[in-house]
Amino acid sequence: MSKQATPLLTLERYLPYRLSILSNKVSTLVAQAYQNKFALSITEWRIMAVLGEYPGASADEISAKTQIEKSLISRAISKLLKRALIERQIAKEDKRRSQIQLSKTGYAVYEEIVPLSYEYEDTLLACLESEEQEMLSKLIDRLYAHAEDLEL
Amino acid sequence: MSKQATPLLTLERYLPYRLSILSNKVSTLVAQAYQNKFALSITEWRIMAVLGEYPGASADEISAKTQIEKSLISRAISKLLKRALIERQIAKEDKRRSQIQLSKTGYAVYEEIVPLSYEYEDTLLACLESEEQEMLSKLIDRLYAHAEDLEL
DNA sequence: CTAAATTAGTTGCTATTGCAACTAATGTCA
DNA sequence: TGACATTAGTTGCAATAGCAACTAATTTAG
Repeated sequence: MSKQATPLLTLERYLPYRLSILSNKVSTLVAQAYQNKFALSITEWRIMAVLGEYPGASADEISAKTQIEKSLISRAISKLLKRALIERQIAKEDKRRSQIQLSKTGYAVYEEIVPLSYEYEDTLLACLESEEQEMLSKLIDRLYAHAEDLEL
Repeated sequence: MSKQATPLLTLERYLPYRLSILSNKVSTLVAQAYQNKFALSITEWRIMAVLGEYPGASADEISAKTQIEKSLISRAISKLLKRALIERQIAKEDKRRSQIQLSKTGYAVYEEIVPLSYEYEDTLLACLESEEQEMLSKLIDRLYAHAEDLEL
């Protein structure tokens, strides 16, 4: 007569769960900061961040870089255009593709946010030694690469 | 004349961003698995997971344990009741509070999912050595504890 | 060269989220 | 005791997400 062990799952120790609540917490914190100070959503800010690095990027390129659905990108771009934080023209070589850059105002905002973002990152990571930060960074990269070609 | 460095933010190297896309990837993977095999959302499964550990928990307690908004909990509970995976009665000492347990069917499903969940976790973490897994776990805990009492 | 397939971007629709208002029950304190 | 505050849970509503259909432009193959 074998004793059947009761299967049990402790959510607090389950990694996918903990990863999700940590990420959620961090996102909410950062989102509130951007929202309060610049009236920008995370999506909007990420678009601007990509454009700071890659001026002239297309909506599709932005979608690829940010990993945000192209419909969300499209709507966020509309908002940013209305607020004149970005500018857009159609590419001459391919009239489907758009070329987007930060406007002058947009770039000014960008320049203001970038150092603040680094500050937030530092504040978040302040609880870890610098070797631990690097370790975390590497573990995240490896996990992500692994998760990408996975099916459950 | 000091040269002004151009501020730049590389999204791919920004921790809050990477954390969020990793978590998103993992959640999506796991969610699809539960959805395909048991027609359960992550929220629904988490509720059942809490009830497996704490039979008789109230909606509020479930909300606290899962960190899921109480309105979402309320709606998910309705669905689980309709599918008869859980049972609910009102507490005698406090008629506002409900006491919820897995039904017999619910418990059977629970027993089926728990080992599968551990399997998923193992699969996800297969790319890390066991010391690395522990390291990751500790780093996540510390980061979360730190983020909890933070304002940006 | 032209029909079919692909690609960029927009829009429509539905489901999910999350805040806030609300109801009912309980607790507090003068 | 009785007004006021608090708590558990539900529901309404507005914002967001994400899939899929659609238009227009371009590419590919026969």
